[in-house]
Amino acid sequence: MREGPDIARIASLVGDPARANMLNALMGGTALTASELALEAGVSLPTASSHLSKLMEGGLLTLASQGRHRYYGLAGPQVAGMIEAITGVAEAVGPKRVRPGPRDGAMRVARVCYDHLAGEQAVAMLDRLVEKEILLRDDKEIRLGPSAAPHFAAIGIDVDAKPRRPVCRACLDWSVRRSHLAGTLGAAILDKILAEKWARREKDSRAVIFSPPGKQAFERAFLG
Amino acid sequence: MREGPDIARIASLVGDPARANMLNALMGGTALTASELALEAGVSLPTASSHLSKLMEGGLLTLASQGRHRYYGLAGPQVAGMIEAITGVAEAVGPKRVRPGPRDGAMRVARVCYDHLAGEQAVAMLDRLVEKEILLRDDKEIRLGPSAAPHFAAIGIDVDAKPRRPVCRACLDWSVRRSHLAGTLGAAILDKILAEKWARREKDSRAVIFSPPGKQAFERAFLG
DNA sequence: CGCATAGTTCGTTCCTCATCGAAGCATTCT
DNA sequence: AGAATGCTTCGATGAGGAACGAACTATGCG
Repeated sequence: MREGPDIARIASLVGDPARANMLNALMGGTALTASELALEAGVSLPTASSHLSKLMEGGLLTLASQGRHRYYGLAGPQVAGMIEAITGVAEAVGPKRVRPGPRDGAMRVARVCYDHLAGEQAVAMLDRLVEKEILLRDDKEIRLGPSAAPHFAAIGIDVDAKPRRPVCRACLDWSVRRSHLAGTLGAAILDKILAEKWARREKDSRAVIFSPPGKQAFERAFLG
Repeated sequence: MREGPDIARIASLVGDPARANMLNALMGGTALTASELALEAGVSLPTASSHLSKLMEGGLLTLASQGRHRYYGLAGPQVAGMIEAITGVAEAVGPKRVRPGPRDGAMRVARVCYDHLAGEQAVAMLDRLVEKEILLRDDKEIRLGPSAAPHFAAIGIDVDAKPRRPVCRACLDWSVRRSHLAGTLGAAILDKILAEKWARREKDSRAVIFSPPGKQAFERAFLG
């Protein structure tokens, strides 16, 4: 009967299918409007609105009003991490899908996780960066190595820019069960990938599809 | 509407207060009987039984029948990790408790996480073991260093024993947000701590309280 | 065998909460 | 101003599911 934090409250927020779909959609990292989320969840606008206010009250979402649009986004990396953890369990215990489906395959290879890249490619990238000692990880925390600034500057990423959020963070990958790179650097790299059009985002999905030349360019830049 | 794994299903299982209490109790690592869990959750036996079968069906629990007792336990480290992740969010967004309460303080310092030690002490221990290169971590994975076997053998822990489960694993700590040591080695160390009576388990809680001499002995053995 | 303990199953009651239509605000466009 | 869009609030409906008591099954003890 002793309870620390009210875990049931949070879990029940995620426990409704409509809300789970919304959160899942927001794992894409881009904030979405109420009507987009209603569509995503397959419910009417009033219903969605009700769900959204509950999620807000629960502290799982942030709201940015712009004119007559209201953009909802995940409250932070910790919430995203929780969703990934639940996804991992659901994946593990869930009924093995008969056929993995092409989109699932693509999701495994590369997908957006909140604001950075996840999946096999992202895990491989972090491995390689650590191996080349551009990044250092003693503990869970990842730090910049001495050669990090010039290395990323050459690709057009400024690692000295923003002090607000940690530059590097490890984020556990549900498909591979190993870490990939989050933090502002992780976000900047995803921006770079999309800006250079090395890859495109699958419509209405978190999957990230690399074009053949884009994949080569990515590997040259980060795995080379 | 596209869903990968059914995250709502899993989350809603945790989303009921009675079930959440049960899972929380099982985070202590020891398997419990149905009646103990009923007491823990504050519900009647039939109600508890119903919840337990739902958790079983959802794949979150394992069952070991021994005579007329049925011992329920968490299905695995991944489930435990998910609970910790949800706890972390609940902790972060939850109404800031007016006073942290002594037990919460103790929980921060040292507690049981499934089958190993968590909390500030556990995080410090892992840091120190890595620093002394008794353990090595390149990636998320932790490996034994060359001096690991003799070092642990001197304390009475055989690291070569059991091949079933990974010897070392990193587990994210909700109170400190950094990793502590899980896996068979983590479990063996907790066993050692309790066997040597360096610390005792707080009744009906996950908190682990070190005695002053016990704390010294622990630090000599693992932080020295 | 008979009795006690441990758990599950059944049936009923009750209440929460998800859902939507209609109406109400707010903002932008013309 | 008036019309159109984006979203929230209100009210009514309905279904799912959490709860318990009573009856049933299974194991252990004498």
